[in-house]
Amino acid sequence: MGKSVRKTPKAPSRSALRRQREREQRSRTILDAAETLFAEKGYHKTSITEIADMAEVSVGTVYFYFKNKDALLAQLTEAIGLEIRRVVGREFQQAAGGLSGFEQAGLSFFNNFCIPYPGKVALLFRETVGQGHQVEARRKKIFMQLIKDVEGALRGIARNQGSTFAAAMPPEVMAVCIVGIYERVAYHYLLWNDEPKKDRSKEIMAVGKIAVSFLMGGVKNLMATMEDGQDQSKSRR
Amino acid sequence: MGKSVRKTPKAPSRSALRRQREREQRSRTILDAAETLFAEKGYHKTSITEIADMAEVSVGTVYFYFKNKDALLAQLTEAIGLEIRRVVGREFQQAAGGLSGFEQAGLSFFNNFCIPYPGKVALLFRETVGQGHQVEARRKKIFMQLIKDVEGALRGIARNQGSTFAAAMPPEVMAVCIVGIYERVAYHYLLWNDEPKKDRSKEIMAVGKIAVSFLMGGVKNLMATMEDGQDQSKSRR
Amino acid sequence: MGKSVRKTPKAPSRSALRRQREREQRSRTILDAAETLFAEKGYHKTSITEIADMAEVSVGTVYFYFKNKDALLAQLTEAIGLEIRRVVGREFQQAAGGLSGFEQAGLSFFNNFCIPYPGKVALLFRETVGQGHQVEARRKKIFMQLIKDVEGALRGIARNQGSTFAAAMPPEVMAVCIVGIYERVAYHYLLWNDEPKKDRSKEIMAVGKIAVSFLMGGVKNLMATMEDGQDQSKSRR
Amino acid sequence: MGKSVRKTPKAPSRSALRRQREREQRSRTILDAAETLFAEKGYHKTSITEIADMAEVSVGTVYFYFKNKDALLAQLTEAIGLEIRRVVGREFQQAAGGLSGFEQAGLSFFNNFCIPYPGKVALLFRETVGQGHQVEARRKKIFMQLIKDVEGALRGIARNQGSTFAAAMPPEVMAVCIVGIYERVAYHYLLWNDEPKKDRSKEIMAVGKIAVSFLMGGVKNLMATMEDGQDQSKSRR
DNA sequence: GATGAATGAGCGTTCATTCAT
DNA sequence: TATGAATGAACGCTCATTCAT
Repeated sequence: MGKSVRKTPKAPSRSALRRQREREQRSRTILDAAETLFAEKGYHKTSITEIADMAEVSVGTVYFYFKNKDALLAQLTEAIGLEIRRVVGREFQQAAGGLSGFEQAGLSFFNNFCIPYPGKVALLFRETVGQGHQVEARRKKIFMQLIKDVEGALRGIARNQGSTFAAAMPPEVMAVCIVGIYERVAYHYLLWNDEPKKDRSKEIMAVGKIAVSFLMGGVKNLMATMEDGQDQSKSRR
Repeated sequence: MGKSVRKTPKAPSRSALRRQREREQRSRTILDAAETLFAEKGYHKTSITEIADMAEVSVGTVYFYFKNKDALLAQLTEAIGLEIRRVVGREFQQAAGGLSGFEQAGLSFFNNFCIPYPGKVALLFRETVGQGHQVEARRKKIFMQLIKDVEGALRGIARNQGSTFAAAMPPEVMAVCIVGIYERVAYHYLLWNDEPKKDRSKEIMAVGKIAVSFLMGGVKNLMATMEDGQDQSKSRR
Repeated sequence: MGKSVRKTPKAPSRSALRRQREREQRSRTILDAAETLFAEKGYHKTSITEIADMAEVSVGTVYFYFKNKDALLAQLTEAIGLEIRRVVGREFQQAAGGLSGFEQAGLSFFNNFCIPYPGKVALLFRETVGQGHQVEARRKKIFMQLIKDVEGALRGIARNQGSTFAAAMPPEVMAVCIVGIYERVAYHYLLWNDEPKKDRSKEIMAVGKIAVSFLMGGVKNLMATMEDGQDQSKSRR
Repeated sequence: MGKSVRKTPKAPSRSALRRQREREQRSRTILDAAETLFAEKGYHKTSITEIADMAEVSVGTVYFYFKNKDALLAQLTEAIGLEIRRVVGREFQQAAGGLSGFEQAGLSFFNNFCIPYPGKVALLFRETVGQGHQVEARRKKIFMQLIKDVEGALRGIARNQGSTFAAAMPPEVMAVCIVGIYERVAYHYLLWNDEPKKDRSKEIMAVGKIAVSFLMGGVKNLMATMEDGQDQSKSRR
């Protein structure tokens, strides 16, 4: 912690900068190796030695950068949480009352998260499940955020349509439902196929579209229900 | 109850029957212990010794009844699959075209499966995830069946309403979405709460109702979309 | 913990008895191997594998009988504590006011503990030192008991001589001194010699006698001091 | 204080001197950190990294000044040996036949070594024990010197009193006894208390006085024994 | 001189599984 | 059938030490 006497409060030297860069490089390499192996073989069946081998470093180096195996998974999970929010979470937040914005965000989940990062999907939805309390807590946090984002978007839509949610129809539950749809559809079509290597982007996009249509139906329906009875037909048109 | 010590008390057939009964008893006891421990501590953190202790048998006995630890989880999972189908699967199958039957089946999932068997929920949705290919295969099979059941129900509804699904709106995807909703809602409200011991039946029932409402909206909406514009109001009534 | 249904509350069967015996045998073998290796190579430099090898069992077996490496040392230390008390502690306790009994107990330490069990001396006075709080606590307990024993004997002697200790001359400190003498003399002449294998019994016995004479001098002197003032000057001259 | 950055500020000899000073400074800082940590956490549980951190240098720097971890402990032990001899050893040597000088030296051990340097006590009497042959050899050397010092003092006293030691009462053994007393009394009252932070100087001084009285008794008694036969009976009464 | 990232041998420990009784 | 002691491969992790910069 305590560094030795600082001689110059100047900018870090070039070599220090390079070091810094190399440090982050290494960290990334290890993280990437871990992500790949966790997604492929599963968290438990992947040993630190394997990760070190794939990252072309020694076991000790892995432990120099990460406190322990759990921390590796933690950082990976955290990063996925960030990524998923970057891609869809904020989009939900900023849907700002528009149904089409909400729809876009949903499609974005499939097109801009699942398709480019199938490994992250496997990690978040499969490998971080059933791994003990610590990991679960992190997973919960990410899901909670996501749900909050979706919920916020739903509230925006309702506000936009000049209605509030009935107490009996809390948007939180709807948000949970929606997140559930995204999760399982991604899982089902991305992770449960017999040729894991085959490119599935086309299929995912198509399926994603359908899933979004489906849930939009649910959303619109509840919206309608909330407004009043006669408006239903209108909102359906 | 008594141990298998008394030799040939009377008719061989009876003793054979008793043996048979005791066998199943033992098997059940072990299975129950495993289910409890897996749900509480997680699959990996539960050792065979712990299971044997809780079931009040020796380690060897566990291995006499079950090939290995995986087989235990397998049988448990299989049983849950059976149970879930018994409770909701067949109900979906037999919804026989009625929207209300479909709705009932959904509610049944929460009321007759999640509430009485929270341990089974934890097992199927948490502990069997991320545990390697074998377990995953079994999980997939169960989900596939469930999805098929839901899908069948959806087709029945469509048939009943005198329409088929458009190619672009395959009921399979809808079924996947619906299963996803059930899964995540159960997980969220049953497994992610800070007081795991507290009775959550009331809350689950309420939340379940909302979730079902939500997905029914999606279903009806897609139905409507498929048929034509004017029928919508009808199907809504 | 929970055993299965007890069929007969009778005496354990012969095979069960044999098992029991074998169990204790194994435990002893492992303990002996550990004691030997700890005394020879030191606690830290001895690996579980080495202990297992010397005891001709597998690593797992060591862990079947002992929770961990620390527990091994713990049990060993505890046993030494028992042994040392058996040999000298109780003798001190039962010295019952006699100076010669006290003297005998001291000689017994060298003749009946150090000489037959040099390994135990190495363990208690060398290998259990500087090994962390847990081990230290156990060491402290044993020393405290020993000191209490010696202290009790001193009080007995004082009582016997019709005098009490002055507040400024607490027998506890004297007891600590005496234990210190025993410890270092044993250490010095048993553990600090260049030919560790050579039989040192003769030397130890002789040296022990001198050490005991020395400390008896201290004891008598303080006793005298306590009795009356005029004797002091005499004994000081 | 300043880092070695300024190049040739003036005369080369001065800079060389400064360098030399800084070198020793660094070495001291590291040594101090090591002593503190070894005494607090124990030798084994202290890592080089921790020492480097506390000394506010890098790991490499520690290895620049010290060949390895063992060398650190070695130098520390050596320094303690020097210190202890400086404080009490030479005092023993120079007691020059006086009983009171001998007594003074004993008190000095508690007052001028134990009280000001409890960390050194922990190191010499606890942390350097049970750490393998090398460390033990150094420990032995220090103890041997100390014992020689005490022995010399004893011989001086005897000489002074106009008598020699009987062959059966070698002063070496007495010296070993005396060192044992000092060691264990310091250990007991300094290291074995439940509030390690509390200032114990008062208690140590008092206890030290008693311990010294005790051993002086032993010494005088043996002296008496050596002088003539008739005195024996007196002192025994 | 000083740095700190990199190493890798070695450790303690776990636990599913086997098998003689 | 039932037992439970025995196994040993495999794991996560530590840390003294090195060396390119």
